[in-house]
Amino acid sequence: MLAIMRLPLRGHQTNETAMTARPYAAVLDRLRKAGLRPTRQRLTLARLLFEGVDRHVTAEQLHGEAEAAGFPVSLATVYNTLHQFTDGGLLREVVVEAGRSYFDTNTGGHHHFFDAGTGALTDIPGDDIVIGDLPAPPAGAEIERVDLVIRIRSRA
Amino acid sequence: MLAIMRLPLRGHQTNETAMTARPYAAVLDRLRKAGLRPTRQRLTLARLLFEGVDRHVTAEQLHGEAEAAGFPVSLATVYNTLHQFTDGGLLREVVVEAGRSYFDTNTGGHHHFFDAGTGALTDIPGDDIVIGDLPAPPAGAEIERVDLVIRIRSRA
DNA sequence: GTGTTTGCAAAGTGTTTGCAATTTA
DNA sequence: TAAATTGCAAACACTTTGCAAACAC
Repeated sequence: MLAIMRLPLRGHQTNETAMTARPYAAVLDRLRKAGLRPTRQRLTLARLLFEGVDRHVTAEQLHGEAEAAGFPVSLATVYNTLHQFTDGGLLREVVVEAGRSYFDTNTGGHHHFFDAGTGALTDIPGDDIVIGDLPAPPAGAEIERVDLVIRIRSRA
Repeated sequence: MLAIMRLPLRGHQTNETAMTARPYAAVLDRLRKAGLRPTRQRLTLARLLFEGVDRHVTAEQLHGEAEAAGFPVSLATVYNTLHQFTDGGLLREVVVEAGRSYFDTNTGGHHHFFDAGTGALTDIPGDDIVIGDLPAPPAGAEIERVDLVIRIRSRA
């Protein structure tokens, strides 16, 4: 329903390319380091997510991709896996729309453009925006991270 | 379920105070200016929202308050009204959690602390954080607004 | 009167959960 | 074989919608 913009970083490695039989030791290693058993389902999803360029996905979308790639995974497992990857630091959840979760393969500090009209989510490199001193958090709390979203609107 | 933090701004005018029979011409005027007929339901919700200090509410919460105040409004109408108020510039929707919408009576430029553990949402005045030059938006788009959320975690 | 608004109940969306069957180490 | 993982279907929380009755101007 919503189009999630692929990030035009370096090159255009497609997921077809990513899902060929070439070695995927890197992805396997990432799972192990996150303490997750490399099951068929998790490997499928990890390859779809991490073997191409950085991207943003919804659960629904990733579910469709796994199916299209010929390795169907149940939607419940996609949700579970996305959360396990997020807990393991492999993904970052981006909240821009109530009622839909986006997961970002770029876990480094960076920001986003979000167009509510089209649903497109685009990365902004961390050092493209300078944020001054942050105010002290309420007593007893510590800052976990700072999310900055620039909401944009496409001109008709 | 989630506690939405009241903002400790100036004084502590309770909603009980707000719902007494004192004149509410200001609220009535706000509705008219937003092009909304001042129906009983809209007046009830507007008084709950705007006659106290600035605050954040969910639909569910506001629905409960109207009921407690003795002016029940159906939940569907609360949702519709919150969106009409938002469209009319009387409220601002804050997205911090997928699956729940928060509405902020403070429509000026400002930021938020959000504690996902407690659900507490707290305002940060706009000029407490300096944001440097923004990057140019993608071609054909214009910047609508910038949302900055500092995610915090209460120390156990 | 005429168009707007309301409330209800039903439908919708995206997400999570319980649990038996399967898979991994 | 013991523990972790999966898939299904049902349950969930929140939100939106269709439509007849009630209301504002």
